[in-house]
Amino acid sequence: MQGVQQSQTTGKQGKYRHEDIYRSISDAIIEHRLKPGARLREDALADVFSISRTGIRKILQRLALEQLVTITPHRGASVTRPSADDAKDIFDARQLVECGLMPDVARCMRAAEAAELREMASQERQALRDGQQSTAIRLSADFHVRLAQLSGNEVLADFVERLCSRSSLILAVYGNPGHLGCESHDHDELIRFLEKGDGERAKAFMSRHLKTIESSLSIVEDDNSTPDLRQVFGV
Amino acid sequence: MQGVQQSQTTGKQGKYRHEDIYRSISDAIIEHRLKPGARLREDALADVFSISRTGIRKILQRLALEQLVTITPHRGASVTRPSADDAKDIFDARQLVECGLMPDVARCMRAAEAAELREMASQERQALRDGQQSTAIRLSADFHVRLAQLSGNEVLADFVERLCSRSSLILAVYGNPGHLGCESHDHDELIRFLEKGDGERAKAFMSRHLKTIESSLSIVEDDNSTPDLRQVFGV
DNA sequence: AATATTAATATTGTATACAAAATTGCTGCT
DNA sequence: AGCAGCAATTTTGTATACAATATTAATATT
Repeated sequence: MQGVQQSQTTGKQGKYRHEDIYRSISDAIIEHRLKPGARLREDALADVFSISRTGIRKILQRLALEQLVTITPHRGASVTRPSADDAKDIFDARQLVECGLMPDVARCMRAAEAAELREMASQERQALRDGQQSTAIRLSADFHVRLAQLSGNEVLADFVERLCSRSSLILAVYGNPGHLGCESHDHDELIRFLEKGDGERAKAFMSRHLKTIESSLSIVEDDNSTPDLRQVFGV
Repeated sequence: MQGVQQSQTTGKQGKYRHEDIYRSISDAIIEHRLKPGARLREDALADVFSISRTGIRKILQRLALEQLVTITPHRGASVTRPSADDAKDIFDARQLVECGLMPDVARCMRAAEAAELREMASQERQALRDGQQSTAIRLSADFHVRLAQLSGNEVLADFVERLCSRSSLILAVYGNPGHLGCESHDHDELIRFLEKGDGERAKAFMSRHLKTIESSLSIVEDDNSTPDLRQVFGV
């Protein structure tokens, strides 16, 4: 809702509109304001953002390529519901990449960057205190992404961004209420290791951190759209 | 050309057409039949594939998101010319991911998979012997992708696929003629390590393998479109 | 003769209109 | 009353038409 207002009131005509709308939808999904399974009708979206369906389709295509939404032919778009396998693969990927990046980050880390990260961690804690769960979830993802960016490798940073977005979906489906992904406490401790340039310890810490998040999930291979019924009733 | 014929003659109407066309263009880029910098006019492509511009645009969007083509506003699409920084980041990413995957691959490897990989390596050698450079380039990329798939992690396998596609572009820009990316000889030796289940040795070998490819490039930050002139003449 | 301004052309960006497909609700038949 | 077939509605898929913008060429002026 906020995003909508923003892009309508600011008189951005043309070039940046699409990017704004993309962010609005993307944020809504990452912040769990749009939950997995939610349908995203083209007409409705076009209406809300006062844009034609052509533009919305382009944006949905992009979101689909990033696996945040799923497009079923003749059925339309909906927020992706990650499978248990997806969850495992994504967290394994994060283990490999985010941990592997820690030594580089520790090497590139300067005082300014450490301060920036601390500020982010602080905002995250604040959001949690204020009960703004949605915001906290996104800030937590932002922290991990910013960390990856500090490695200096844009390609891997982009990949981590995608993984974090999808992790947010996983949390929405398999997460336990009240128990968010990251303990912001953890983030502060991680910054200390990085600041000291201790890449190896940061790596180990990140590994535990991710394992903690993953093991906090209750991954029960529950609902698939249709083949469900056959299994549920013993037919 | 072949791809075009294929999708025109087979009476695939509707759903699979787009995927076919996507592959045709994608292959043409990866195989260097479309070189970096080549313009991809929407009208021309729509004409060639006898489809409307709408469909072509969708495909170009996708290719742009995968960084195989670059879309400049009001200027259109062209095959991406990776920068030297891109090249570095991509090969660093491959080091991290592909090497990190080797232990998993070694663990999952069965006789059937080893045979399949050997067959691919053999085809690659054959293509090289026959002077079919384009085919060899793609087969080499295919080998690396298949390897990643054997790890069982789809997410990372997809990422490796993207990295390999972009690596092909890098080879087109910075590669020395006659000196292709992978020595197919290398691939066979790698399979042996994997077959023995020696993940660590495979990892080390892959690392050397990728380093060899990267160091075979002549990365000279040559041509940027416009700011060139100022630097060339000592103004 | 050189440059600046303007017009023409080519190409992309956007919206709308039409066609195809699938789901949903209704009606009639058993 | 229940099921099957059919029609109507909803929603996506595709193409075409129009508008905006950038590039190129030509002309006029200094």
